[in-house]
Amino acid sequence: MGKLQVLLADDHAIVRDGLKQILAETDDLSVVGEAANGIEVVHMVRSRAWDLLVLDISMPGRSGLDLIRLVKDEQPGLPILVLSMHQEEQYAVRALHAGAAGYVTKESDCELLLHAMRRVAHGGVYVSEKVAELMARALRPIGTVLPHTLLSDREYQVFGMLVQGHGLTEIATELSLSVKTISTHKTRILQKMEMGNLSELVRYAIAHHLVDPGDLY
Amino acid sequence: MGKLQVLLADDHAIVRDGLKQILAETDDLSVVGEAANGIEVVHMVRSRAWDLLVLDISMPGRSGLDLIRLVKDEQPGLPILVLSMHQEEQYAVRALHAGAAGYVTKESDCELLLHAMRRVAHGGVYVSEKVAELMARALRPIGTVLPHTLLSDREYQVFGMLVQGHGLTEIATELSLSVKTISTHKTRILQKMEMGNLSELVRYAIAHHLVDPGDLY
DNA sequence: AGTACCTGTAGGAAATATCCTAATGCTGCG
DNA sequence: CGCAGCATTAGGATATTTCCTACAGGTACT
Repeated sequence: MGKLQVLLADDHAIVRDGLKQILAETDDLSVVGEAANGIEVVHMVRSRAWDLLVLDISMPGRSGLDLIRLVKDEQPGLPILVLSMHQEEQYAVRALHAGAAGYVTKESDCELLLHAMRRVAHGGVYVSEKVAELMARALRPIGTVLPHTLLSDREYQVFGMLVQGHGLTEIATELSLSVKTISTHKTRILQKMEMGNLSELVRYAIAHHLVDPGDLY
Repeated sequence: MGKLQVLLADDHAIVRDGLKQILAETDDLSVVGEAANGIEVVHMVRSRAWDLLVLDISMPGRSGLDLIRLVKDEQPGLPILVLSMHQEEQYAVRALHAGAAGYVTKESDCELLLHAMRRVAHGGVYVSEKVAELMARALRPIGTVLPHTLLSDREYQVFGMLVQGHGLTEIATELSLSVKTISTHKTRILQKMEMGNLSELVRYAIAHHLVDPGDLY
């Protein structure tokens, strides 16, 4: 009777099936609905009341983080536990910021998962120690200021050239500056944008239409 | 006890647990061993005889494709079913080429998975229609060859790591190779893809959904 | 059975980029 | 005014990456 009504959202049917089996063994949790993509999640969330949403943020379609925000927007009271295959805890912090109440990777064993589910379903929060540490460090409102607006003029200029594919030496020549200078700018850019490498910078630039994706076909 | 002895290799404990539950419900399949990484797979394969190896090729460490070859090298008779989370069917073709007897994505439902497992375990081959179609197309290149399909396995692997933002030294360490080797691969990748820098590579990868654009907000 | 090409692997030398540090000038604020 | 803080600029020492070259094993075509 008092079973918690769980909505399971994961694009991997096998993972869903497996989880259903696992939850079927418990006496307090029951999978009442499933969703294989973001659109279904939204539908299901609207269709009835749930005690818990277990969400795989690597689902196709819209960004998983957007989805969290969307769901939270509609049902602020619905607890969300993120189940991710990314070991990169980078996502954890972002997910929690976006409104999730817990974050578990698929590397975890199912004991841990069940523990996290119960906790989150009862209004609690679940984060692993590793993630907690990361949060403490990265506590910053993301949705408010877009990082690239923090760049100074020079930095923004260099940023643009970098994501376009120019090397430091090239940029230095172009701007009649020392390579060291450009390197310093690059370091500051990465720092301000909280990124670690050029690849992320390029992806960011594309996501924000700051660079022509090019006709690479 | 004619149950088929299955070795389950997947780095996600939750996925393994789920699959075990599912197989426990059948009367002809039983999970007798598990492996969470490539090294364990090799150990387990050597330790005893198996009827089937279910392998997640996105496992960390050695390339999944290499692992297939390695296992096939030791136990040519052991059927391998690849269970992948990559929707990119790029891997399917490569996996089958490397010696796998079947390829199932985690998007499949468990009926399909069981069917594939039985088939492969009994010496058969399983490919989904989608994969079959891709194979047909891959075998018969029609004028429009996407440049990244020209990459060798190793090159493709390095390509993936590069666009994900890993540096050469990092990749070299990860793969236990010389940095020079990785550098050579990178040079060849850029050459084959007719590109001049990492930025273009990243843009290409995003355009072709070969990399997670990431939730960079 | 030969040869030509591709793949995977590196070494040494050279180019490029980073790390740490710091000087200069500018701007805003008490 | 004076100082704190950011922007812009580099130097020296280091680290990383590239360039050019090479060699061995495989495949494929002749």
